[in-house]
Amino acid sequence: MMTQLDVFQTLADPTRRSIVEALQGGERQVNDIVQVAGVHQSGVSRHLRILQEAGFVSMRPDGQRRLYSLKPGPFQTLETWLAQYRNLWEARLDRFGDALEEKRKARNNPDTEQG
Amino acid sequence: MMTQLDVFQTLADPTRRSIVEALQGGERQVNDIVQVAGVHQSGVSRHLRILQEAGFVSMRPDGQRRLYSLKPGPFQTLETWLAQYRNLWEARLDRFGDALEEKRKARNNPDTEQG
DNA sequence: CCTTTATATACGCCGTAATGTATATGCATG
DNA sequence: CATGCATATACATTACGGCGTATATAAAGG
Repeated sequence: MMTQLDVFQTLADPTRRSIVEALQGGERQVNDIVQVAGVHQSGVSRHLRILQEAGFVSMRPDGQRRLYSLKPGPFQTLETWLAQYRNLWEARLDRFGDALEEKRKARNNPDTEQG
Repeated sequence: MMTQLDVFQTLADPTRRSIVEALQGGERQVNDIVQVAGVHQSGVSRHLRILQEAGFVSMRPDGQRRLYSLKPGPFQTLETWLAQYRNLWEARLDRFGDALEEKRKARNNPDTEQG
C-alpha cells in the first residue's frame, strides 16, 4: 500500500509535478489532466489519489466528473522547511559581509580577534 | 547509474534530508554524518555523492578527511518553484517575501532606507 | 614500511513504486 | 433497463533506488 507520502516524496515523481502544474489554472477533471500528463488514465487517477492523500489536492464531484484542485497546505509546509535554509544561506552571506568588515577593521587595528 | 537527480528526487529520501539537516551547522566530515544519519558509512558516502551531483553540497579535502557543506543553489531553485504557488495562500506571505527582497537589496546598497 | 583511519565504490539483494491492461463502479441518457 | 462516458482499482510486470558487505584508495602515524 502507499499510505501517506510526505511532501518531498510526493513531488519527486515528474508526472505528479506535471499534474500539480496543470492544476495551477484551477479545477480540472481527470480527463483534462490525462491530456497533459503523458500517462494512461489509470495512472492519472492513481497519482491524484496520492496527491490527495498528501494534501496537495481536494476533489469535488460534479455529476459523473471529479473536479480536482490544489490545496495550500503542503506548499506552506515546503515554505516552512525552506525558510530554515533561507536563514542559513542569508546568515552565511551576512557572516561573509561581517568577515569582510572584520578584515577591514583588522587591517587598521591588528589586535582584533578573528573567529 | 544515477546521473543528476533533480531537486525533488534528491530530497525525497529521508536519509538525505537528515544529512542536509546535519549540515545546517556548517562543514562536517563524513564520519560525523554517519553518527546521525542512521545508515552505514558506505550509504552516507553514496548519499553525499548524490547530493553533490544535485548541487546541494560541495566538498573540501582536509588531509584524509572530506569536509562537506551546503550550497544554496538548489534551495533557490526550490524557492523559485514554490513562488509559482504562493498565490494559493495569504498575501501575508507575499509581503514576507517582499521584505526579504528589501533586505537583499539593502545589503547590496547600504544607503537604502529601511522600515 | 606496516597499520590504522577516513572515505569511496563495486556488487548483489530486496523493497517499493510506476505503468498498462483489464475490469468494476457509478452517473447520465435514450 | 440498456448503453455510453468518466473515473477508480486490482493485478502483474518491470525498473529503480537504497542498503550492507566487502574491498579499494589514500592519508597519518608509529
